[in-house]
Amino acid sequence: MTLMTKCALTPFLLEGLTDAQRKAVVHLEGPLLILAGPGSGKTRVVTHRVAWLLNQGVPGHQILALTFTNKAADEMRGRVERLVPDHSVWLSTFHRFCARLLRKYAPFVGLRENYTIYDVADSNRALGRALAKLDIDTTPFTPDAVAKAIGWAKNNLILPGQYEPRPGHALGSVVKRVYPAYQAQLADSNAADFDDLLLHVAILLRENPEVRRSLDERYRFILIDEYQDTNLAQYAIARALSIDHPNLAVTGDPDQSIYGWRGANLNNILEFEKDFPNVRVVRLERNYRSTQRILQVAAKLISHNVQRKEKNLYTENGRGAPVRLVTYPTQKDEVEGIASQIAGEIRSGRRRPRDFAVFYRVNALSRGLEFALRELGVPYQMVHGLEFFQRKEIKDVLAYLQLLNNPHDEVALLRSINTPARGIGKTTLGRLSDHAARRGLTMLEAAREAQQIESLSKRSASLLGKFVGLFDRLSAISGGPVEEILGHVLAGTSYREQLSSSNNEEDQERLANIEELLTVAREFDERYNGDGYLEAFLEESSLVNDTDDWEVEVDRVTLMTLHASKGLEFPVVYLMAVEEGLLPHERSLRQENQLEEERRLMFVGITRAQQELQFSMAEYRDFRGQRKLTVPSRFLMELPREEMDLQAPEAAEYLAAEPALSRTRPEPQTRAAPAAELTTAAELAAGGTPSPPVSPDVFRQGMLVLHPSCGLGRVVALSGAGASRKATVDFGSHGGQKKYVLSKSPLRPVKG
DNA sequence: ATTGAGAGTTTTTTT
DNA sequence: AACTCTCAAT
Repeated sequence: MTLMTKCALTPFLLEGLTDAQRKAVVHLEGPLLILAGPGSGKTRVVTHRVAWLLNQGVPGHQILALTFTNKAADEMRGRVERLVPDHSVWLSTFHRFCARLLRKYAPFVGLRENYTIYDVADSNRALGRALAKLDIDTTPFTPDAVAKAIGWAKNNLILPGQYEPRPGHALGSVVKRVYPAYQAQLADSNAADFDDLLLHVAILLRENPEVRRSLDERYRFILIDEYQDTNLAQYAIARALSIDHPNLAVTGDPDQSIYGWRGANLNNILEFEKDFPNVRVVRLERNYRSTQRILQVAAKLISHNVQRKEKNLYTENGRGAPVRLVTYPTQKDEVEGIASQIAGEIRSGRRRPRDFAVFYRVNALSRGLEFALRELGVPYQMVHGLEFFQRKEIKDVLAYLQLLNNPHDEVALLRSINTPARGIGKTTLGRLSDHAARRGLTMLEAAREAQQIESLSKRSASLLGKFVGLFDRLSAISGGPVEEILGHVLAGTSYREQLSSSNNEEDQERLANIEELLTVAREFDERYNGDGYLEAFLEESSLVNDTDDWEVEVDRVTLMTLHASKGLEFPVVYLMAVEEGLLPHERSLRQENQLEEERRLMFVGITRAQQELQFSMAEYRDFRGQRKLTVPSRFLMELPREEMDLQAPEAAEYLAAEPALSRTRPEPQTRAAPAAELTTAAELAAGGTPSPPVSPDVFRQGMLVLHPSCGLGRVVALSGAGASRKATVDFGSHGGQKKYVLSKSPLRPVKG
């Protein structure tokens, strides 16, 4: 029995695994569903499983492991590498896998192998072009809304011809016309947007049985991480590759589904057992990551979701420190508070920078934090901050590369043809475009015969001729290393020259970014071996958009969005700006299921923490240039008080307790109510410091209030007036609803 | 054709 | 606040 002997040879792969984990690792053939709670060693199971398969003699090229983010893919690749140094397992994101597959099968879906992958900005331009050509007026809808609707359709495998709007849905009828035009624009440009990568592959597999069969045969063992985040297109792909060889292993946790907005369909995981009969289900519920208190807080929060499968998370870890909730007066105090706490811990030698992570709901919140950390000299790394490949100067230069690689690419042509400015303006381009359309040429081909286009002035024609000349010169060397091509582009366009001759600080920064791009290209050239540097480089740069790729090894504080935090863990986690409108985000308040997704998002954030966790909020936050009074997140009311420590830094207490004195400090400008009437969440922290009585009339329906013993609640009903005014307050899961005579109660409004 | 001022708009999250 | 778009002046 070869299997037995191999087991004996490879005990290290199973060492230290629990029964459940081991079952998942050694499961060989047939569908496998791993329901893995946070911190349950899922990645360990998946990587060990890959290693196990390899050790069982499965050839590496028959194994396909798919993730959602590059970060997860990198992490997994590294860990598999450590277990089995030289393997040939295909491990990447879904999108990258599809991009790769499409190179080979491009003609099947109406593309050529050198097709361009459009990022969001490119796609928007393409959509703009399509709208312009159709002469469609999308008002009152933003192009953004149209783009989103098209994306939704693609994620749900609805082809341009099949799109049917819901009756009476005005946006839908616009989309019905625009979607085919947009898709035609992409096809003419030999380009695919992100959603196309999935859509094309799904359709390819659906409509070409031989292709499907051969790929099914090729990828016999498939692993999909974060299965709860798959959308219909991804589902179809996974399914199609697992018919003859249904060795599909998926891992996921419905409670960590946070990509509903991208078309993720929770049913894919909830109904996996129905889709694949004879599925083996393994539950990983023991948490190895967090303290009991952190886990309690997470469990309590997520228990408020209705749409979920009950799960029994537990840990043998110690109880740990209480989870902190800190309220700061302003967002500046918040980021400074967090930064100085971190700096203090580092200075005292108790922690290292890499032990910390700060999470926030929206990228915009990172700014202040970065500033505060820099002030204190705390090293940090930001994940997906200002994305390098989205910068104007980078996109400008890359547009040339895109055009060289794919001369049909209209977006690239329009971007590069007059960047830097060379006198080819709107009018000229309009005429060029007309001519191209009439003759069925690409715009580049049209530019090539500019001399013969009557509508063009001599000057315009000659300028276009110059551009074509530049293109041809660059084209002659476009087979070489990317750094070299880039060098020629920069020289030929004098892009670099222009920047370096400028004294503008911004231009200097751009110049530095260009230099950085050259470095990226050089590194790519060194790493890459094979033909078609350019194509591969472009693929990579459009699918991997963070150059400052996040590394665990680097000793820095990590800053990132809650979404980006999935799959990671840190000894100390800060979750900032836990306020209504931000978490839950205001755009998700409409629908209950979106609200639940926000709750899951917070759940994900909480469960990243190993030892310490701090929530924070600011009483005032600047939003679109305006300072606004905040409202604590409703989620805070759903947390178990007994596991928490509510506190405020000195400044907040001071501000709350001594409103008269607070005038000496910079007073927030838009105070909505006299300070004396406000109980700040600082007092909530102070644990019931008596505050001055307030008039019963300040209470309003829906207002957040604080009770010294019951905690935070919300006014659900009011009656009477003056001294006899009564309020019903809902304290959520802790205390339920209680009634008070306001003039005799210790209730205080938390916010105006 | 280009530039710059002023108006108007925006921000959820990722590939 | 920061960014994009529009329109008028150059």
